[in-house]
Amino acid sequence: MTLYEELVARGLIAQVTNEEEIKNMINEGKATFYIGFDCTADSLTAGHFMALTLMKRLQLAGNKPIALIGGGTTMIGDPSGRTDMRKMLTRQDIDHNAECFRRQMERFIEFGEGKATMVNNADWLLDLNYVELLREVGACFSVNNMLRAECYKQRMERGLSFFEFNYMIMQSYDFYYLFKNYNCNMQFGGDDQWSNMLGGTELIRKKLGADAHCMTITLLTDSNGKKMGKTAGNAVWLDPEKTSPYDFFQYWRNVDDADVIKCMKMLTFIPLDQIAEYEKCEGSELNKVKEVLAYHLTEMVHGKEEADKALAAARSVFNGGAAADMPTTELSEADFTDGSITVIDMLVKSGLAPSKGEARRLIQQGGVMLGDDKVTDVYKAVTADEVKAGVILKKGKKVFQKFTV
RNA sequence: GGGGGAAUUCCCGAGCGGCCAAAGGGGGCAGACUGUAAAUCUGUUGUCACUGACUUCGGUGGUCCGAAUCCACCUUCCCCCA
Repeated sequence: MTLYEELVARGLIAQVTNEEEIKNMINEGKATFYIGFDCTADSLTAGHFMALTLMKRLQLAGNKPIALIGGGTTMIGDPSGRTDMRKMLTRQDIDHNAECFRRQMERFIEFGEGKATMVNNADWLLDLNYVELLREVGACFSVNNMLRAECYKQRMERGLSFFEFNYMIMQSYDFYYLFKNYNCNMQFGGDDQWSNMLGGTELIRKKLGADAHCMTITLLTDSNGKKMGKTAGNAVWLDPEKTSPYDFFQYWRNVDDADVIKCMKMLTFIPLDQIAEYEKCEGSELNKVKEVLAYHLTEMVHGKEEADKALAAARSVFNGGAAADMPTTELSEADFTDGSITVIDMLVKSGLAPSKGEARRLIQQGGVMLGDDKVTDVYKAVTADEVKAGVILKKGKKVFQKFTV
């Protein structure tokens, strides 16, 4: 199976500019391609992860990846598909985020001589001169066409500032710049980037009379059509400080039945014929497949050791037992009043509940377990000795916390 | 530049000067049922010292016994005309 066939079989390809040429190019390892990452936060997310795995797949086939960190484009912020303007970040924040991105990417992709290249578009975008840019690049864009772009559709209803409108130009300029200076002949990105990417190929054609290509990756959505990689509006981060390996594992462990195989195809490197075997599973058997998915992804992102820990913790915890690697909260002597601490305080202290009111409610609704016993008394307290002997607090069925002094 | 409209809790969105911690929906959380899934049903969803008190309705002042609601100014956004 060729690389291109595999990408198709995994459901990764959404749109391409010229299928035949792209197919040959990447199958033969002739592509130098880039993917841009705007550093809007201080950690990559599960969404970026898919793009990184794609880079890896292409790299393994001999293609040359360029990871572009959007230190310059983040100064503007991509309005594609959004209903409101992004928060404007300061130069300092962006630089910090870019640095975080760089460190995380280095874990997945090999950079260096003859391998992958990393660039930051701040290096060329921030020095552009307005009038020169308008003359050199602006003349190549038709506002009429830009306004028709799908990615601005929502914004045409609620308002799009000129500031953000320029994002497409910046991204197009990136491609043009990389084409000229790095022989970059192809761009990859999420499917929501399609119009921005086409802007680049147009620019290259107009300025240089050359053909460049684009290919978009299917957005990872769940069976309801919502973007995956988010819980309650919060991203699933790759930074273990922001999303612990255990929580990361649990996120994938809990995906919808309908989405397991899709996630496995798109995100993991598990061979397709093996995935085909998993696909035969039905009903509750799928539950085991989720464990495989969660383990694989955790291993890729956090390493084998963390993946083993997360798996062990999850297994023991859901079988009613305690686990050494369970999320733990450390209490200090100061947390105890007269030698004991209330369950409410423990819930808040551990972050299981955001406020005492919510902690109280949880107990009242029967959602809190102390060891194997349901907590029924709102004023229930635990002594320091009991905590030292090892106490496990459960919120609902899936959230556990161990306590030590 | 001229004219009109809007800003409400996580989001959308209702809100007569007191009966407003603020309808309804979405989302979240918990309970039941399950397979750590989905669907469904139920409860809940500002904070705390929780039969009570306190802080919230873009910002700042003001009117009033009393303001999310009225007035002034400011900020931001939308729409129409140029």
